[in-house]
Amino acid sequence: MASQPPATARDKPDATAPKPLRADAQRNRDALVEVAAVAFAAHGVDASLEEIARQAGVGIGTLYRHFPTREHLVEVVYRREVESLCAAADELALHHPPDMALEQWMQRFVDYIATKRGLATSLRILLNTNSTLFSDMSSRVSLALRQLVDAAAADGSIRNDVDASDVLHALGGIYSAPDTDDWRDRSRRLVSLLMDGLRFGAGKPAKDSR
Amino acid sequence: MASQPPATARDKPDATAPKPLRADAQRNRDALVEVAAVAFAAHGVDASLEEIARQAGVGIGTLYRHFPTREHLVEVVYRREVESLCAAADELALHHPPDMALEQWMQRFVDYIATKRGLATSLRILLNTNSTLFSDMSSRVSLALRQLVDAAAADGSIRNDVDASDVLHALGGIYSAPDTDDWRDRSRRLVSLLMDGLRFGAGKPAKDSR
DNA sequence: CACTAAAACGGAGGCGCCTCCGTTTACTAC
DNA sequence: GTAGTAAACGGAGGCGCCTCCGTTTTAGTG
Repeated sequence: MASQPPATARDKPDATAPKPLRADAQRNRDALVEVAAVAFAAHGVDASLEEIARQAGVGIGTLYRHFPTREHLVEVVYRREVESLCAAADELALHHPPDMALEQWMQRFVDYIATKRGLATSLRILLNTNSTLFSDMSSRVSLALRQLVDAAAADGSIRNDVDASDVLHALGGIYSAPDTDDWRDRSRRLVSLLMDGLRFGAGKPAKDSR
Repeated sequence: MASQPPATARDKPDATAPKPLRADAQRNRDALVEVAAVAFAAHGVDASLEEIARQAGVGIGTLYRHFPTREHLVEVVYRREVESLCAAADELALHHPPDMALEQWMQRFVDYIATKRGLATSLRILLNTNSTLFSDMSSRVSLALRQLVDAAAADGSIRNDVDASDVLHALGGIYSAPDTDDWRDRSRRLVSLLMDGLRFGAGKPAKDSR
């Protein structure tokens, strides 16, 4: 995780990015990712790249210079979204009691998966092809989840005999559930149920008295 | 819907094929598959469909009517090739002693895989997506192999304490071996070795005296 | 500032995909 | 044979992909 370049700490200190990148280039790149995120959500991973370039106000050539293949672009967008999902964990932890933070985050997780639902097969292919991507993302997610679970357990608002990985496993069922139209509702109920189970027998009863 | 065809029961009673297909249509379809097989072997599954249509002497529209997507065409070609590979088993069994038939068939299997090597990832995706295709094909192949193995075992030219599925499993290693440039030679040696193992301790010694 | 090299831009062009629909062809019934 | 009709044909057209290269912009340097 060391930041090698003098880097004013504004860049990701990732294994990638030995490139300061010129100002206009950075601007265009950001615009492309932004637009692509919307486009992929709306039209699936097959959204027209030319249309994305157009909406981002750049030429198609620029898009291809930044992202040599469609998959490159998809991957960057995907990483960014997972990142923001995980960042939301910190955010929620700051503004809510631990158990509520956990519950809301899981609901958000459901929403997130919901948008990715249609892309399931495409994403699966991408994740198969690029296995580091998969392990990166899943470890990132489980880290975020673990912090929420541990905090809630420490706080006594959920029981402390469950591991974060168990919770993740429970959520895993959501992803593989069949794609019925009441999928979202059922998933939300599943999360509520899970939280009830987690609160049951906790040191500290839920906010409700007694 | 339409008048049920009087069907002289000549067709496969499969879920597919309720279609007699007009003469010219059949001709064009065959031509397309023929040309496609060559094209896919030469340029991979991304071969130009327009080029295939052109070489088959039909319009691009005709190609798309017969095969709505590229995958349809690939699948048909793939099925046909596996079929012919398996048919070769019967052929070999008729003209060679059982152990030689088995050995030659396995060598042929290696050759076949070799041509599919470059397509590995594309094919893997296709087989993942279409799981019936996979099970159809692998059961077809293992049936052909089983007949050869059983015949050779019955004949006494190979030992009779091995199961066809063991042999298939051994061949499986070929498919997953890394793609070095001496791949083919190593695979052929592997088959020879395997045959030696199979002949060892057989009831009837190899043609060589003793 | 003025100048310059390097970096980035962007869109035209060539190709492939796929749809749509007017034309042609093979079968059937007289 | 002839006529009728559903099936099949085939290619033009519209769109997206991606490359290539002349033009523009940026970030240094004196």
